[in-house]
Amino acid sequence: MTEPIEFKRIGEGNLRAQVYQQVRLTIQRGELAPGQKLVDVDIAAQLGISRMPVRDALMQLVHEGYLVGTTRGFTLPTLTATDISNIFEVRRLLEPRAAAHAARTLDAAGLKTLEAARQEAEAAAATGDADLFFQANSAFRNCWLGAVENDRLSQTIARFADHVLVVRLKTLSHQPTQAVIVAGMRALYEAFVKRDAVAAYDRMTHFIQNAEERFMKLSPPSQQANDEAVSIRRQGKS
Amino acid sequence: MTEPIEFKRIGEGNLRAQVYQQVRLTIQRGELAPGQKLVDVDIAAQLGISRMPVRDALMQLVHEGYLVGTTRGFTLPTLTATDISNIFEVRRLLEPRAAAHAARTLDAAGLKTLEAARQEAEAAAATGDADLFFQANSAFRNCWLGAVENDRLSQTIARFADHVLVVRLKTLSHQPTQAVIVAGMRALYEAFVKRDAVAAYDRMTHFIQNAEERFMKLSPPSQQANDEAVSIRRQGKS
DNA sequence: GAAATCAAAACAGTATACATTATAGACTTA
DNA sequence: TAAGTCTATAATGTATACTGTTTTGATTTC
Repeated sequence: MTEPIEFKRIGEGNLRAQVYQQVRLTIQRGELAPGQKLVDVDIAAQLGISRMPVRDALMQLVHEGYLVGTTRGFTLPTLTATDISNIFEVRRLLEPRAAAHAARTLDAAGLKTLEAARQEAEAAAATGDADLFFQANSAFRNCWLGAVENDRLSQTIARFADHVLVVRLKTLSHQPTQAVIVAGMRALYEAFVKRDAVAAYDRMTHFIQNAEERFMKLSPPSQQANDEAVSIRRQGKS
Repeated sequence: MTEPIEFKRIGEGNLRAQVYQQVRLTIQRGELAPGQKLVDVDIAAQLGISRMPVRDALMQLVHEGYLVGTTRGFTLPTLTATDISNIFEVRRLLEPRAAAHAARTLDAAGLKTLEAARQEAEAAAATGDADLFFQANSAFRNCWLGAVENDRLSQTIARFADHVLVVRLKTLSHQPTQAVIVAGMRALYEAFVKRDAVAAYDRMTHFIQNAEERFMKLSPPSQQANDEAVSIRRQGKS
């Protein structure tokens, strides 16, 4: 039931940072099955390094909410409906403001990147390429988020968005949802081009509300029963 | 220039958690001098344990922004004026909403605790007891924050508030500032008692704006020049 | 006396070995 | 057959040792 993920050392810096990057990317790309467990010693063996850097990286991901540590390996957290709505609440509070910032600070190069990502998403939605759509979506968000000059704001947003994104991966391949997202990206992009901070604020608000509604509509209401049992152990208040 | 901090093992759970708690409390209480460095091996020796749990705890604190890791031990981060204003921006976005939540969910016991903390702060301000004032302040905040049902929201707030609190420690002993804070606590408390979410929202907004203004007014504008040099190395985007 | 180079110490990073714990699965018993 | 207990094992937690790098300080030379 586990196994076939291949890790390789990427990026720069010390081993911990390399492993961290690699594992986080794997999670973000949805390549980690829900029940799958990550074991430090296995990954270490695969990379030809010792446990400690791997363990450090995994524990960092736990602290950031990307993983939960159990006594039996690290796995993806199983978010309850409440968790999801909590995360969306924080996003509703932060992202409109951040978008307004981006509307002021995005430069020509950034706008070009955004437009490219937007078109790519549109094309992916037309051809039904879920992976490409997902990638374009991430590129779009990373671009405008990178223009936000308040690092703590943008990093907090990125983290929370990642947390729900992992769960939303399947809903993103839903065709009507893709259409809604593409429309939202277009509206946002227009606000950015016009450097209209107010419009960016409003449209981001709308965008997130849409995302949450779509998610709640598509997500199986069955989950909630056994949610508590499965989930969080070592994730405690720390 | 370093040394005299005494650590002892507290709390429960594994060694890492115990060390984490202890060090974080030390930081939160302002018992760590700005230039002081924390070295894993020293703390480990003092506690009679090995480096690794201590190292884990310190790195967790780095990830959470409480410390920065340099090549020469862990120290407090030196926040620039921009950092401070970035943190306050996030707090302005989150805390009013959280206060509104608390106005709905605080129970009688919570209100009692709040009132006690408020009176304690008032007494401390009157007698000029800075430590007691600081404690009462923390108790007040922890209480209403604990009533917020969105854990991710309250934890994010707590973390950012802690970050600036470390820097604000000195401004909190400023008499006029204490008066402003006491007034703000009273206003907030009244909104909580009336279970008036809107009033809580507005008053928290006002409270934070006041706090930021007070800080900017009292903080030395000299710092900004050499800020970049001193600060963040290993704190990178990770 | 000042500047530059070199050496030693201090500390983080990494590796390996040992201890502890919780879970899964088997085995026993009712 | 089902329920409970016990044991073996898998995985984390902790300890110790070693490596590499950076900083500081001392010594030498100009």
